[in-house]
This record gives sequence, C-alpha cells and structure tokens, in this order.
Amino acid sequence: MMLTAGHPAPVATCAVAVDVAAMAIEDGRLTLLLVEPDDAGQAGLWSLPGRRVRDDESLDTTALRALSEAVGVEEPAVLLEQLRTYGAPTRDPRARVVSVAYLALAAQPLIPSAARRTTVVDAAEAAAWPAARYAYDHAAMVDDALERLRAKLEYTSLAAALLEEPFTLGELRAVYEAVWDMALDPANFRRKVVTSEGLVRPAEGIAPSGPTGGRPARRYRSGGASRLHPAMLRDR
Amino acid sequence: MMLTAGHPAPVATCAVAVDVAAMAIEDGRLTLLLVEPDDAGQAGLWSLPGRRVRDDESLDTTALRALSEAVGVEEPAVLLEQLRTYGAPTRDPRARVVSVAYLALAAQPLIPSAARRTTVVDAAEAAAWPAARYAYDHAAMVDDALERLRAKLEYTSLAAALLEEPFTLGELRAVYEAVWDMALDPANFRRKVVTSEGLVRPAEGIAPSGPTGGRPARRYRSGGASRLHPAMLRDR
DNA sequence: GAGGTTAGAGTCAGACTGACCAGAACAGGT
DNA sequence: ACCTGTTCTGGTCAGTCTGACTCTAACCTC
Repeated sequence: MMLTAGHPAPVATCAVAVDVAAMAIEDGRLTLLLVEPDDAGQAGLWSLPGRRVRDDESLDTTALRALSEAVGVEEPAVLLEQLRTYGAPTRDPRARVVSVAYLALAAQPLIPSAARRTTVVDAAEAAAWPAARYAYDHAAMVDDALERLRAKLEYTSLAAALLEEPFTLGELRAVYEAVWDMALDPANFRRKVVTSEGLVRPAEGIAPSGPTGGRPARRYRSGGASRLHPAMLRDR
Repeated sequence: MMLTAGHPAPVATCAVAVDVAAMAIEDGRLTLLLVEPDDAGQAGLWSLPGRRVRDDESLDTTALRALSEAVGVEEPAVLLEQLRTYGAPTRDPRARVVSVAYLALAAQPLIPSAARRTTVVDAAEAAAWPAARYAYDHAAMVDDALERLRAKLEYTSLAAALLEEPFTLGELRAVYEAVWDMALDPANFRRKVVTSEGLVRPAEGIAPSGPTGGRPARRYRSGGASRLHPAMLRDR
C-alpha cells in the first residue's frame, strides 16, 4: 500500500486501535470500566476496552463498538469524546500500534458484559494505581481521562452527560462532587447553575424525596448551552 | 501483520500520519504555515505540513520532522501540542490514512523552506477560508488549531511559547491581541499577569522603546506556572 | 409530633474585573 | 529646549462574582 511514490525513508504501516475510558456515576461515585486484555502476554493486568479500527469504520464508530462489546447488549446513552492518541513505538510489545484514547460518559451505571472478564472500579482509585497494574500505557490513558473530565466540568455542561433526564440539581451537584471528590455548597451551586445562561431549563414535575427524606426537588433538563461562562472553578 | 489470533472481523492496517499546524507571531499578526500537498491529486490546494510516521518514531518526533522539513534547516524553538486525530474512512481518497494533528507554536517568525512550495498566511484568515481550498480535511484541522490556541490562552501560560525570552508585558499582550483579535486594556492586562502566581518573573534589564516611542518596558521571563488561575476570560 | 434531611431563597463581606485617570519615560519634530 | 504623541506603570472606583452563612419550606423516619 504505497501512498506516495518515491518516498525515500521507510514508512511504517502500523495498526490503529481505539481504547475507551468509560465512566459513569454509581452510588455517588465515579466508576470506570476495565477489562482483561485480549493479549495473553498481559495476563493479570487490566486495560481499557479497545478494538482495532476496521477498514470502513470511523474512529468514533470503533470506540462505540469497543464499548458496546464490553458492556454487553444494551447500549446505554453515552457521550464520546476523543482524548489523545498514544503512539510510542514500543507501547505494545507485539507490534507497532497507535491507539486513539476516548472518554465515554454514560448516563446509567455500567453493567459489565458477561462474555469477557470485566470489572467496574472507582475511577479515582484506578487512576491512583501504579502503572504496572495496567497493560500497555493504559495507566496514562486512565489518568488523562480523569483529568480531562475534571477539567471539562469547570467550563462545559459535560456533567449532564452522566445523568438521565430529567435530573435534579442535587443529582447534578452529586456528579460534580463525585468527579472532583469534594463537597460543594448546595446553595451556591444552585445559584451558579441556575443563573448560567442556557445551562439547564426547568422540566415538568417534582422528584420524590430520596431515602433520607428532605424536601422534593424540581426537575431540570439540559439547556442548549455547551459552555459554562464564567467557569465554575474548583480551587486548587 | 496479525496482532491477535482468531479475530473474526476484518481489521484495517492503515497508514498513520502527523499533520502540524505551525503558528507564530509576525508583525503583530498570528500566522500559519501552509504547504502544497505532496499528492498530485490535490494540486492547487493547501495543506498542513505532514509526514507519515516511521517505524521507530514517536508521534512527537514525526511532528517535529514534518515541521522542520517545511521550515527549512534552522529549527526554531517550538512547543508541540497534540490536537486531535482524524480518521474518517474516506478523508484521503487514495487510501485509509489516520492522521494525528498537532499544534506547533514557534517563538520566532516562520521562515518557509525554499525546497517546497510553502507559504505563511494570517491564521484567522486561513481559518475562515472555505474548506474546499484545503486538501483532505485540513480545513477542520486549521479550525481546531486556532480554536484550541484561543481557548488555551485563557487558562494556561501558553502565550509565552510564541515569544523569545526575555519579553515585555507589551509583547505578551500583543500575543493575546493577535490570537484573540481584540484589544486588551494594557493596565488591566498587566495587573492580571503580574499578580497571577508564578506566571512571569522579572528579568534583568529594560527593553528599549519601540519605533513609536513610549516609556521603555521591563523585561520578564516565564515563571514556573503552566496554569493561569483564575483564568483570563475573554468575553464572548 | 419531634428530630433529621434536603431544597430553595436570601444576605453579606471579600475577591476579581472592566473602565478610567494620571504620572513616568521615551521618540520625533519644531 | 520644548512640545506632542506614544507606551509603560501604578492607582482608583464601581459593578460582578464567589464563598460562607442563615433561614424557611417540605419531605422523611421514628
């Protein structure tokens, strides 16, 4: 497969793969989906679900396929975002593989497929694991995914992708608290979200109180805005 | 080159390339480097300098090579940042090519190599060109590069990568004004930059006045901080 | 009904921002 | 030497935004 005639230097034709860091909220915690690698040489390690790109497939399609194979038949509502591409020559000991990492945010908890050895773990804990527990360079991917998600909550409406509509502001705040691993003032959070132009719009009905009681909350849906201006900065 | 045995579906082995959107400041304008595509089928169009990834080469190395071949021998101080990977199946009519786009920021003006047909254009104008003037999907890459740069100036110290050290705050402000294409208040910009922890630190000496006169400015160098907190938000 | 919990509204001081003013220190021309 | 125009640098001031806090409403369980 020679693309341009007369290339003087040897040019690699290497495999292209997509790996997906799929995250969701479950019991107030941010969770991450991990699978056993296909490669027998990486036995005992964990990796992100990944697949090689097919001939007629876009990268997004590959990401969706890798994800749906790992979480089974029911395809949840997910938001895909490309993270970064990893291409160190020796990142896969078998051959040269360039891998495009994706972040996938699911509105429902992730249910592992029974077919493969799959697990759902706490995302912050997984990001703190030593890199040696991961196959290939997937430790860096997990780190990047969590960092990207944490950063994007500051200035985008991405948090709503981790909830089913309609949602309450308490649920939305719980997303922020799970991702940032910090408590937020309910009143200040509400003020920020409600006054931010087009971020959320009121929906019909009232949500029932949770198991711990409390006043019932109004329901909201995502507004059209994708950016949060000014940003909701977490202090560092 | 079969990586995993027993894969049921046909898996592509496609070419991987790197394309670089190289930008610099010249005469108070943000400029972009464009080249004539290698592919004769794209004659008359413009593209970003790009190269296919070699066997033993990291993506960053490929980006640096693509850039240095386009700007000639002298390798300027550049900052490379990966933008996004483009992998639509038909983005290259000849064959399946997955391309990793990079943003490169040079501290000196870009000097085109004499070897290839190369040009340096205003970055904002280039981003406004119709997509048909570009080869492949490079119009989207240019758009992404400019948008990423504009966004990153808000919350990082990236602007300093477009200047040689030491620099004056007037020069730094000129970078912001060129990238954002808007005037900034000199006094407020100074206050923001100087009070932002670790962003810049005073350097020795005083810069001479410019051709239009004016009080000489102090020199500064980049501080250690890479993030600007709180962000310097441009109003939209 | 008492006590606990969450939602939602409001207050207030401090931080930050944009607009603006004024002096300092240069260049160029008369 | 002097005036004009420019840029740098420091300052003020009002408006906005934020964090901490209080208070009431409306639910839960016991």
